[in-house]
Amino acid sequence: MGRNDRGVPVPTVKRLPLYLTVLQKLQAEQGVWVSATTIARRLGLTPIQVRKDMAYTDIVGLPKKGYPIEELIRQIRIFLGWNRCREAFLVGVGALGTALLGYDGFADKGLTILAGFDSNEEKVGRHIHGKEIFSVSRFHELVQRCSVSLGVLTVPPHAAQEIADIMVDSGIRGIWNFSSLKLNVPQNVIVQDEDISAGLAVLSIGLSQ
Amino acid sequence: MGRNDRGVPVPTVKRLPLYLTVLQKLQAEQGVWVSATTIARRLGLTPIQVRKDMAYTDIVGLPKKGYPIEELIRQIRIFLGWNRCREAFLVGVGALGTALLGYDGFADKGLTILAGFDSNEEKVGRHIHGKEIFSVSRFHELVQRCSVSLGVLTVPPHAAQEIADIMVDSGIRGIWNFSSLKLNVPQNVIVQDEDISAGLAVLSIGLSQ
DNA sequence: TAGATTGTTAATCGATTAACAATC
DNA sequence: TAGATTGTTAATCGATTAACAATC
Repeated sequence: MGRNDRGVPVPTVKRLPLYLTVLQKLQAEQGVWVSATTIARRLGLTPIQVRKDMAYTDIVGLPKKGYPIEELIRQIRIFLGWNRCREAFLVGVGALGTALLGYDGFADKGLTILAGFDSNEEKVGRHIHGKEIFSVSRFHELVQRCSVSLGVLTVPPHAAQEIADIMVDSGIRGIWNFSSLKLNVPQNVIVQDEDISAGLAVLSIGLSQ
Repeated sequence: MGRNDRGVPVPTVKRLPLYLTVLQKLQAEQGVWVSATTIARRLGLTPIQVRKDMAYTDIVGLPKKGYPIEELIRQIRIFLGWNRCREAFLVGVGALGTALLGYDGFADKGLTILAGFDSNEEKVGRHIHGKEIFSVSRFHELVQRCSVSLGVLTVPPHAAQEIADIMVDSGIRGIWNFSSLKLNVPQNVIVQDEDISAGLAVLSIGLSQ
């Protein structure tokens, strides 16, 4: 499993959102301090792993006390860049695209999907969850105008590469790819593949034992 | 990263669906045989890794020729249990639940979501993507009657544990958990967590370099 | 002070990659 | 036969876990 430029292992990065969820709940439930053991128990991890992960976010705990919850939440959010606002366009207003346009959990993670795009002209001009749907032909123009750097790709596999090319040509720097197709993009564009069939595979194998 | 009882590494299991996608396309494009190198190039993997993964599915290739595509597809599907039909109930007919009820990619993976459940009585009795929505209070009864073993959990985090308990009590053996809450379940119940905030974290870190 | 908890350094474990023999 | 490709065994790499010193 790869590492990114900050030298933080990808598995650690993927656990950080879990920590945030647990910490926010612990903050409401109890007090100011939390130990690695408590966090670990809630997530089914080992305390050692939690301490190792925390070390990456540059937060320091206090022997005997643990970590200051509020500070920890703040640090993790800064580390992930979730304290800043990032704007995105979504292409492909099908079932999944519609769900993502309406998902209210992104606000907390610094992500705002400004608008949707679709090649089906019947959808163009409509508003879904309060967000306007534009024609794909206007993607380039609107990316430039709004300085958007992130594209959410929720089109069917057969259209995915074509739309990815449009995203790249328009200056998009990161693509959140829900299309279950492996994309060809220049090295300077970051792609995060999201594919639930991987999860279904693990579940299928588990159930068939 | 853990291993399952068949001794196949989880990362390998997660790659199998990717191989299926590529193989189906290769089958349409060209011929009968495919080499590990060709598969690898399409997915950005190394040929060695592809061969290693293939070995787990008990398929054998032929030196000089490669693997027989059709046979490979068949074997992988059998290995994943996707050749058989598995039936599921979905609880939580919000934006994401609705999208999953309408997703037509599951048929190919042996999964059929028979019906939806919701605690909001206004949704009960309606049909979404041709599937009836029942009250959660009838979950237990219908699981028994239809011998369903898989539950898809798409409720908000605050309701997730409660619904998971209902699923477990009803005899569900596997939970596909989209709630972004860590669930407490007995050891004999398998949980597969699906959480896009992990992916967003990786993307966020990548973009902030 | 004693005890609990952090943080770091070393050991282990497992997946990936490399090397190479086998073979069509 | 020669060359290409598989499959296996060994080496490497990186994440997790263990051990333990530091310290409030």
